[in-house]
Amino acid sequence: MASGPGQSRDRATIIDVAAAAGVSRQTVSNALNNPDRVAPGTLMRVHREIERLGFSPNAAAQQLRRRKASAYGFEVNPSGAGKMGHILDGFLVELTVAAPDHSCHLVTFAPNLSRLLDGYDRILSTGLVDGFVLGDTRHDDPRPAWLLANEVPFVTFGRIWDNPEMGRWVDVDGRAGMEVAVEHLVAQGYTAIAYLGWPDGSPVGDDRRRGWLSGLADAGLADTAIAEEAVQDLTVATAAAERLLDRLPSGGAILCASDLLALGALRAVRNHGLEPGRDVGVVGFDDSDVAEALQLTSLRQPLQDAAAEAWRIVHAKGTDLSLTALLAPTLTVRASTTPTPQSPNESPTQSPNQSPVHPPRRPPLGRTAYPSLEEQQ
Amino acid sequence: MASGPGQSRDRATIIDVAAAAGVSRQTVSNALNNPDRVAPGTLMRVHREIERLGFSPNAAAQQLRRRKASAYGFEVNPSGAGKMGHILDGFLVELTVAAPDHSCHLVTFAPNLSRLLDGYDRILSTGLVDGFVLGDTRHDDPRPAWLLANEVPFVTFGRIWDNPEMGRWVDVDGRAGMEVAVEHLVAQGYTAIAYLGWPDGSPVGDDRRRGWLSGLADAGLADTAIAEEAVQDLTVATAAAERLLDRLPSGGAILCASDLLALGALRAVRNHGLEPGRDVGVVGFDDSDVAEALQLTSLRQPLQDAAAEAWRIVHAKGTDLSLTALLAPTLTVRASTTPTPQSPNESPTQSPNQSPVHPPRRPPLGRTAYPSLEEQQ
DNA sequence: CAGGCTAGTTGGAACGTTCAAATCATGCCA
DNA sequence: TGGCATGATTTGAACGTTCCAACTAGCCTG
Repeated sequence: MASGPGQSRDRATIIDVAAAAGVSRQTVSNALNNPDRVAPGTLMRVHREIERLGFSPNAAAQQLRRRKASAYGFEVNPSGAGKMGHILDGFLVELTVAAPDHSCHLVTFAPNLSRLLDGYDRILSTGLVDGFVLGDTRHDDPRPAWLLANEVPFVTFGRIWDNPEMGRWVDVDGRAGMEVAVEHLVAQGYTAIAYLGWPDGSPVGDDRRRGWLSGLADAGLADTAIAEEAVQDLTVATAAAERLLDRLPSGGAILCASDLLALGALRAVRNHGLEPGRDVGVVGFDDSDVAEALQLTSLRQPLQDAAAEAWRIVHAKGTDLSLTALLAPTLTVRASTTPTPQSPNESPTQSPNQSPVHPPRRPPLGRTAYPSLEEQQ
Repeated sequence: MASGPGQSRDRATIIDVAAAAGVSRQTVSNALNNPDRVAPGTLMRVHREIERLGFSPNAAAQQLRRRKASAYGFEVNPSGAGKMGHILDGFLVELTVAAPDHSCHLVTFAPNLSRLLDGYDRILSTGLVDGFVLGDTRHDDPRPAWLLANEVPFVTFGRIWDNPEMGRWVDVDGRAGMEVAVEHLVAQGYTAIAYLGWPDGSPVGDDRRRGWLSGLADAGLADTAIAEEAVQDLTVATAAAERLLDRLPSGGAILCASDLLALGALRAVRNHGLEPGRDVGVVGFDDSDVAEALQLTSLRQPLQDAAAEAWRIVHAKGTDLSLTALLAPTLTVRASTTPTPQSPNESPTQSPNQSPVHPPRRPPLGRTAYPSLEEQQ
């Protein structure tokens, strides 16, 4: 217990480096922040000492002097974590991965449920963060307006449908994704493409439905348009899919607004004694773990790109409301839209800019720790 | 654009409060950090001014002076986020929710994959965090030893099986969970309880298997012990479950090491023309979203308790290696272990200390934003 | 009534960095 | 050679808080 816990081990400061390199502290600071102001020889000497002493500038001192935390808040919500297609977990990861490129970091916080903005105000007023990434948007969401009024930098993941004027969002183009899915289904030889979606009135659902319709029109299949509605519940979805199958001609496919609805469709198909893919195509949305497990073709949100765009927007100076990014999802093709049996390898159309560290087929389990343990033993 | 972005709006400082209350800055500091040293009347006056001016102490200044960030690093890994049963997402959320109780916060960071410890060293040497919560543990994990050697506070989620002496972990008692599951199955009237687990050699898998065996012994059913093995893959699991079903007497049940294996078991049961629950009981592990969707009885990890214990351990002074917490999972009972059909409402044995904000049945979708939109419209 | 003790309060200093302005060579041109 | 711009470097001050030691007034004790 030489030095006790905490950051007590006395780390080298900028002054130690300065003394070692025989310059003043400001020159060391300049060597790091404004290298062009420092003579080449000096620069080299300083950097050698920085290396030798293992110096890293103290974040708190920088924050204090610069009056800027270089940190952004990310609200995590207990109600959705780990749930099927809870895309936010992945978004948070990609934001974290990309954060060092913008020399900043993320601080998680939980919302104050009774007074929503309080949580934001508290973490902001301590100067712990400079702004926020809003991982979701609610109906009548008070946050964007509040943040704008207080000139707090932010970006939202998901369009602010309530108010089209409100920029500063990143979103995935569900409509374009659906069009790609229709195109794929047609190319695979399916001759009629039905739609299993959510009831009218949800902006995202309506957007996806429009994509289906325009995809059909582009393919000259507008006359095959039949659809059913279901809320996000497996039993309801299965029943709706059953009704759809009764009307769907042979050689048809079902395009679904979510992986859960697609799961219902898969069940209905099997209940009819049919084989997904061979007899009826099924496509889901979000490329969740379930989609992978059940060999369900699904649209994958380009989270890595979304994270990069989010950083770009949140860092933009001023309160420019025209900063938006609409990204196209990519289709992960699996057996559920492959009429002829094929080896179940990875999708050929998978996003090329996927994280390179993503192993091709790492079976996840109860806890990530253990698959790797098994595999290594 | 009066003041530009960032934390530029001039916030009240401790000196403003001091002036307003007619005391010195140190007295204001004492009022917040050592109220017992301040006279009651003064204390009230100071607090009134704090309230009136909306003062919050600047985090960076505190960190700098106290030489302590009150922040902990949490490594997020791109390879697992959002995957089935990727329990870490939920753990991160619960840690975040509990963080304010310990007046600290979490900073996420991504690992340096080539030189694992570099990422830890960097974030630590800037003083951005005081320690770490290791969300997973790998085989031959170098991190605990390194952190100990450097006297960095930490806690791991998951026992360090490689080295039983290495304390400072929180974990879920898979063995006890399995015993509870066996007890439940017996109570439901299942007369033989088979096991579908991972191949020998994974500590977690072996632990769960032992729980099954001791549960059987307690129930006097040791002679019914039959088991099959499968890696974490749906096709393999289904095949293994098929073999198991060939040997399983009528009125039996299958206890599985994971929800994915249980998913395979469900498929095998249906392939045999049987009905899960009514004909064959099936139990999974992790209570993932899939378990909920498929009405699969499953063991749920007590993440909220785990988070509380983790904070307790990481905050403990010194390098005491005896700090551990082993928590029992709870069983969420669904149709897959209910022989007689019943209304598909929530489990009666669900964890009582579940987050109160968790709505009883909020169907999550592609993005959390939109179900709420639908529901509200 | 000197001396000491306690509760309450205060001012100086420090945490480690960057901003802003000052200093100091150096070279160029008139 | 004096004046002046230029580049490189240094010094003083500040960011907002807490640690530490000092100070005061009041009260008790011998």
